[in-house]
Amino acid sequence: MSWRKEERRAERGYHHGNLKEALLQAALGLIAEKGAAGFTFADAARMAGVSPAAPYRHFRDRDELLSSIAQRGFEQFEALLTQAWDDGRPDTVSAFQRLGKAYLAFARNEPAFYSAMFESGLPVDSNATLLVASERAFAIIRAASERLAALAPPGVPRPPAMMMALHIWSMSHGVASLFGRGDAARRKLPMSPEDLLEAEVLIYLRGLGFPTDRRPEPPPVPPAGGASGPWGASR
Amino acid sequence: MSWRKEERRAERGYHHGNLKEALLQAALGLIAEKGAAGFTFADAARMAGVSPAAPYRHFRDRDELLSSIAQRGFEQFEALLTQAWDDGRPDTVSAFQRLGKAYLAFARNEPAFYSAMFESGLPVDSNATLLVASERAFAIIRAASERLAALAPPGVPRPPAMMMALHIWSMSHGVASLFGRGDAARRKLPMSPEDLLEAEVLIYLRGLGFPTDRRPEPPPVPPAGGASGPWGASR
DNA sequence: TGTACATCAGTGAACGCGCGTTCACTGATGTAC
DNA sequence: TGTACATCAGTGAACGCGCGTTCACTGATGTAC
Repeated sequence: MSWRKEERRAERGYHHGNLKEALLQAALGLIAEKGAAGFTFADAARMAGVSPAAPYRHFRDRDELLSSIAQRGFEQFEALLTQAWDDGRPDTVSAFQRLGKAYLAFARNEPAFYSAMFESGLPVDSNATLLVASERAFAIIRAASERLAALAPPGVPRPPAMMMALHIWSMSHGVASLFGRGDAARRKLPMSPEDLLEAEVLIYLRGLGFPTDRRPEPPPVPPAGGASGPWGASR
Repeated sequence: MSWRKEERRAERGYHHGNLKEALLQAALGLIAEKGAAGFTFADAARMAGVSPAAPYRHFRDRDELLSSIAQRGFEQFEALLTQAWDDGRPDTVSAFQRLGKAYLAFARNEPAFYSAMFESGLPVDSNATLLVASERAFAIIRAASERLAALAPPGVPRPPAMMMALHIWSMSHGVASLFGRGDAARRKLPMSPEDLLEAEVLIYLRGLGFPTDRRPEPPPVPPAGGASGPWGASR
């Protein structure tokens, strides 16, 4: 492939033109291949067809590149979740399920972003803008939970939306990181991660007293009358 | 600390006596400190006070050491879960909750093992005995789910135990890996990971139609009569 | 009980390697006049 | 429209470092007789 490098070099001339972007893409590829741990500043440079010193014009060090990726990942993640949620259309519960599917789809289709975001070991609060990006993504789940909580049937205590959101997030993340990645040597499952998560969320919602009748199924569970939530009084 | 090394060396003489064990312990310490990715064969040797060539008497390479750790981790994990489950005493639901707590306790108290087991990126099926150890640990959750499923109240369809087990596992793993680790820079929570997971599991179980009345609370939710489970027919 | 010898666990020096980082440099680009 | 100059992005050579791995070796231990 060295001709490739030459060709690139020839094509682009002395200046790369868009090295920052190229480095991000290269790193993304490398992370997807070898995991967030096994990617190297020098490797990224090599892949972008540029000398090992060049990246220093754009990133202070490896960590800054990595957290740029994580940040961009959170932004794309947020966009995807926003789109999936679609402001709760056509109905809150099914939009909620789409959210879960979108979560898994992201983990599956963008394993490199997902690693950088959740498994790279970089401290979330090292970088303020990274933290913000991460919070904005979570805010979508939070907002969806809020909307869903507000729909609690009469007689059912309204669950704290924050807690719901954390529950949904942990289910999604759990399924995604245990079963939802492309990498060959994964645990075998009797069903797809998507179905697994969908069932999990539906059972959970039913446990909160929500009717989960949009599924092609027999009569919905009648809301449990008057019992308070299992985490204590609602607020 | 070089006197320490000398002292050790003086104490033990030419032969270490228990180097294999010492290397495992050293690696465990290093992983806890810097994560599974940032631990080094040479580092482990140094920490055990031994030349960098010595570890090769006991492990083919870094990966073999790492997977030994993962294996041992799964064994301890299994032991802990078995103890927590305590064969379903005093009652199935509370034993089930203890299982969840034990899961989190393990992730919190043994972050190095947990990393090696779930985040080290070593293919689960690379090593047959590792795979077995991992499956034996999961089998505890599976067995507990089986027992719980068998207790489904009359009129409630019996949920597939395998699916239940996978759901519980994903919740536990999700909470543990998002919120349950010691490492300083973690996300802030309005409640403890333990409480978060406990509530999550309880709501889930209620969603399956189980009474969750062992909590200090008002009247239990009456089992939802006759509705089939949200994942379709029971089997 | 003592001696000879085989086996084993750890030594220490050496190697090649790739990484991160620095440095003075140079080619390209844009802008002021 | 052309020229001089400042700025900028990338070069390539060099460095020190620590890692993984190998090798012939040697000190310690155990065992046969």
